[in-house]
Amino acid sequence: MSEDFLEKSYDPKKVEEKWYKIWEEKGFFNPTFDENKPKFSMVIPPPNITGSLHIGHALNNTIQDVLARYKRMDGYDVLWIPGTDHAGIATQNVVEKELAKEGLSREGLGREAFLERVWKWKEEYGNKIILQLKKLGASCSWNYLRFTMDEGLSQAVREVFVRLWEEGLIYKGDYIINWCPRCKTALADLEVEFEPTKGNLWYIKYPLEGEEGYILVATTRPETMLGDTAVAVNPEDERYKSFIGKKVVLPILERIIPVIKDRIVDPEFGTGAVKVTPAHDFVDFEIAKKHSLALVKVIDEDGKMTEEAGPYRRLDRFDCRKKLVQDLKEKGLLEKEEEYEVILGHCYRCGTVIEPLLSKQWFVATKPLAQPAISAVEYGFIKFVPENWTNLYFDWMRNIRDWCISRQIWWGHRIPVWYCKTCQRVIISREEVDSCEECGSKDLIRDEDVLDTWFSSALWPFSTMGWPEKTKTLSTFYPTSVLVTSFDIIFFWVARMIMMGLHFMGEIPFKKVYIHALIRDEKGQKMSKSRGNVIDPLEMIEKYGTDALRFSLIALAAQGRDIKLSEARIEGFKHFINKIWNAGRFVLMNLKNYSAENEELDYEKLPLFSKWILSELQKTIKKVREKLEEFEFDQAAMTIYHFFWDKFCDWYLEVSKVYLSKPELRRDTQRVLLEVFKTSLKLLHPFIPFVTEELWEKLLEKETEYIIVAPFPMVKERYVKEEIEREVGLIQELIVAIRNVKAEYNIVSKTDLKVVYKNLDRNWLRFLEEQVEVIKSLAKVEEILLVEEYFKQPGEVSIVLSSGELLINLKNLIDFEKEINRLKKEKEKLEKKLVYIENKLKDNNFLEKAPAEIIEKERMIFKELYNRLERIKNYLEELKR
RNA sequence: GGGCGGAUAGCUCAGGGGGAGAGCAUCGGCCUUACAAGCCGGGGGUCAGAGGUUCAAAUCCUCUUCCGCCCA
Repeated sequence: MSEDFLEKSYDPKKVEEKWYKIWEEKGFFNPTFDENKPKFSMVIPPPNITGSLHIGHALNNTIQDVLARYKRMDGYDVLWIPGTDHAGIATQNVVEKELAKEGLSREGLGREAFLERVWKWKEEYGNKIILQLKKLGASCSWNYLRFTMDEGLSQAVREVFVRLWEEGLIYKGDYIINWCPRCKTALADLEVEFEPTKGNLWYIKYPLEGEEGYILVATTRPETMLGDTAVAVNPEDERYKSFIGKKVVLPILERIIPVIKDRIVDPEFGTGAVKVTPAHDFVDFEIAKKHSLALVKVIDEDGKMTEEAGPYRRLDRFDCRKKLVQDLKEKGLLEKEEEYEVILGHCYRCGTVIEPLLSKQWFVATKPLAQPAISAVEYGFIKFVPENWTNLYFDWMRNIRDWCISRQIWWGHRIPVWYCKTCQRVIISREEVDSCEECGSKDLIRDEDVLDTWFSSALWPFSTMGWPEKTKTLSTFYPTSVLVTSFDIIFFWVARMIMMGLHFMGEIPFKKVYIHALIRDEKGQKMSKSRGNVIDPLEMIEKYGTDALRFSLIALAAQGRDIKLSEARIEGFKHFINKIWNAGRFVLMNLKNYSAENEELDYEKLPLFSKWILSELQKTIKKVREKLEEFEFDQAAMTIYHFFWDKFCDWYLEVSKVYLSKPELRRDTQRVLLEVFKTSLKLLHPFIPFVTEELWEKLLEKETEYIIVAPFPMVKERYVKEEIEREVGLIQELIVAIRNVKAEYNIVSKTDLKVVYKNLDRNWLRFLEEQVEVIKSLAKVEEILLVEEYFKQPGEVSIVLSSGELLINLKNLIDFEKEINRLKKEKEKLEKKLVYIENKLKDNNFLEKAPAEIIEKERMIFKELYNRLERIKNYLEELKR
C-alpha cells in the first residue's frame, strides 16, 4: 500500500528548511496592521551576538513561538520583534582573545581600529544566532530585526541619557564600585557573582597611640589595611567602650587613625573590632561618609598596589597580601591566622576576583524610577507568571541601589558627554559636538566610557519600535502583550525595562511576564558559556528534528521547576512526531477516493465511536486553549499528545477500520477521520510547526493553503457527549479485559476464540449488539455472545467487569492456579478498598459534613465494588471445586 | 544569615483535599496492511519523616532531615 505519496517514516531534514523558507517568503511572520484584528506583540530577549543558540535560548524562543503561532492562528495580528544585543564586555573579550592569537592587542590597535574590528566580527559572526533561531522554527517578524547598536536604537540611548541627565537622574561621581582588574572596567552590583571560597582570617594588632595595649582587628583581606583610615566598633559592645575616641597606630605605615563607633559593625565578626578601608569596601565606604574619614586608595585598576601602599607599591594585590602577612608576623603584630570561608565576588564575564575600589563613574539614581515600577506590579498592571516571582521583584526593587552605568571598555554606546579643555564646561548632547557651547573652543574631549549593555536593553520594548519617533508600530503594538524570559534576568533586564518603559513611554512595556524554567546541566548548575557546560540544541535538531526538540522542551517546561534535560526524552518525542506522520499516512490512504463536499456532517447518523472521538476532541480543544492562555505549555502539549496517541490512534483509527469497510459508514467515517486529524494538526501546529505543515499540504478540503494561517480550533459544544464517553468507556473495559485474558494465556492473535458477555440489562445488551463487530475486531475474537443469563461451562474463565461479566472458553488451556491467584489478588485489593469506603459511609461525621454529591459517589463506588467482590468470590468458589 | 523551590514507580518528572499518574526503563506476547521509531498486555509506590487542621490529606499548616537556586 505504501505508494508514492508518503514515506514510511518522517524525515525532518527533508521538510524543515523548505517550509521555513515558504513561510518567510509569504510574509506570514510580519504583522498586517489590519485594524479588524486584535493585536498580540512580544519582543525577543535579544541574545548576545557572541552567542550560539544554547538550550536555554531554544526553550525561550520555542515558548514565544508557540504563543506567536497560536495567536496568529487565533486571529490576532502578531508582531514578534527579533534582535540581538551587542553584549559589551562579552563581545570585547571575544575579539580581544582573537587579537591575542594574532599577537595584537586592543591598546596596540587603538580605539577606532579596534571598533572596526569588532564591527567586522559582528558582521561575520553576529548573525549566527539569528540563523539558528530560524532553524528552530521561530516565526519572528524579521522585517523588524534590530540590533542594540543600530542607529535608531543608539539614538534612543542618547535621548534617554540626556533626558535623565536633565532630570537630575544621572550623575557622575567618586564612589566605590566593583572593578574587574582583567576586563579593566567597572561592573554593576548585579554583574558580580559571589562564591564561598576557602580563605583565612588574620588577626592583626593595632597598637594604641601613646599608651600600652592594642586593639585586635580581624580581616580577610590584610592588604587593604594599607588603606585603613579608622578602626570601628559597635557602640553597644562593652569590650570596646573604653577605646572609642582613642587613636591607634596603623601597623607598617604607622598612620595614626581613630577608633570610631558605628552600629553597622557586627560584634560577632572576628574580634568585634573591624578595620575601615573606605576606598576598598562598600560598608566601609558608607562608614567613612558618615564619619568624614579620609579615602585612601591602595589598589589600582590593574589590581596592583598604588604609591599609597608605601613599601608594597606596584606589587600585585595577592603578592602584597603574602608579603604583608609575613612582615606582620616578623614584627609580632599578627596574633593568629585561622581558616575562614570568605565570600568572594567574581566578574560574571571572566571570573576574575572583583576588587571593590574607589572610582569616578556615572550612575543612574534608581529610587525615583523604581517607585512607579513597583506600583505597576502592585496594582496588577503587570503580572508575573508564575506569580511567586512577584515577591522577588518587589524585594529587589524596594532595596534597589543606584546603578553604575559607565564601563571602561570600548565596545558599546559611548557616553554622550564632552569636556571642554578650554573652559572646563561639561557638554551633554544628543548629537555629536565639535565646539564648546560656552566658549566656542574646538578643544573638546569626549568621555571615554561606554554605557552598560543593559542600559540599551532596558529600552528594548520601545526602542525597537522606533522610539523616540512616534511610529505606527508603537501606537499599534506598545505595550507588548507578554515578555517571555527566565528568572535570572528579572533584575538585569525585566525590572529595568519596566522602569524605563514607565518613565519614557508613560506606559508599562508588557502586560505579563512569563518566567520559564531554567535548563540546568546534570549537576543542577546553570548553563553558561564561561562554565563551558552547554548542551547544543542544534545537535539535537540534527539528530531528532526540530519538532522533537521543541515538543520535548515544551512538554518538560512545567511552571516553577527547573528542567534537567535528557536526550532520551527528546528521542521519545521524536517517536511521537513519527506517530503523527504515520497516522497521517493512514488517514490519507483511506481518503484516496474521498471527494470534498461542503455539506454539513449529519451528526446524528454517526456511529458510536465517531461521536465519541468528536466529543473527546472538543474536550481536548478546550483544555489546550485554556492551558495556553494560562501559560501552562507543558500541559497544553501533553493534553494534545494524549488525545492524539491514546484516543485517536489507539482507538479511533482501529475502530475506523471496521467502519470504513462498511459502505454505509465509509463516507462519514472518512469525513470524521479528516476532521479529527485536521483539527489535531492545527492544535499541534504551534508546538511542532514543520511536520504539521508538511502533512497539511497533503490534505484535501482545507480552509487555508497553509496551516500556519489556519484558524485555531474552536470548541463545538454540540459534540460534547458525556453519555457517549461513558458508554465507550465500558466497551473499552470489555475489550481490554478480553485482550488481557488472551495475553495472560498466550493465545495468539488469530484464533477462533469465543466469548460470552453476560449482563442483566437488556437495553444495554441491545445497545452492545451494534458494537459487536468493533469489539470483535479490536479484541480479536471470533465471536461474542451477548446474554442475560448464562451457566458457566467447565473450562471457562470469568472476568468481572464494572458492568457485566465476561466468560471466555479456554478449554484445556486454563491454568487454575493462575486464575485463583489472580482472583485472590483482586479480591484482596477490593476488600481493602471496601473496608475503607465502608468505614467512611458508617461515619456520621462524614455523612453530616461531606457534600451530598461526594457521599452519593462513595455509595455508588461501594455498591459497584461490593457487587464485583461478590461475583469474584463466586467464581473463586467455582474454581476451587 | 534571609528568601524561594523541591523530595511521588528503577530513572526523569506531572498532579495538588474525595478511588495514586505519564514518558523512559523493565517483564511477557505480537513483523495484526498507518507506524517494530510500532501494537497488545503485565509488574512496580507507607507520594522524605513526625505532628496538626479536616468527615476526608500525596495535596493545606507546623516542625525535622536532605537537595537545589537566589539575595546578603
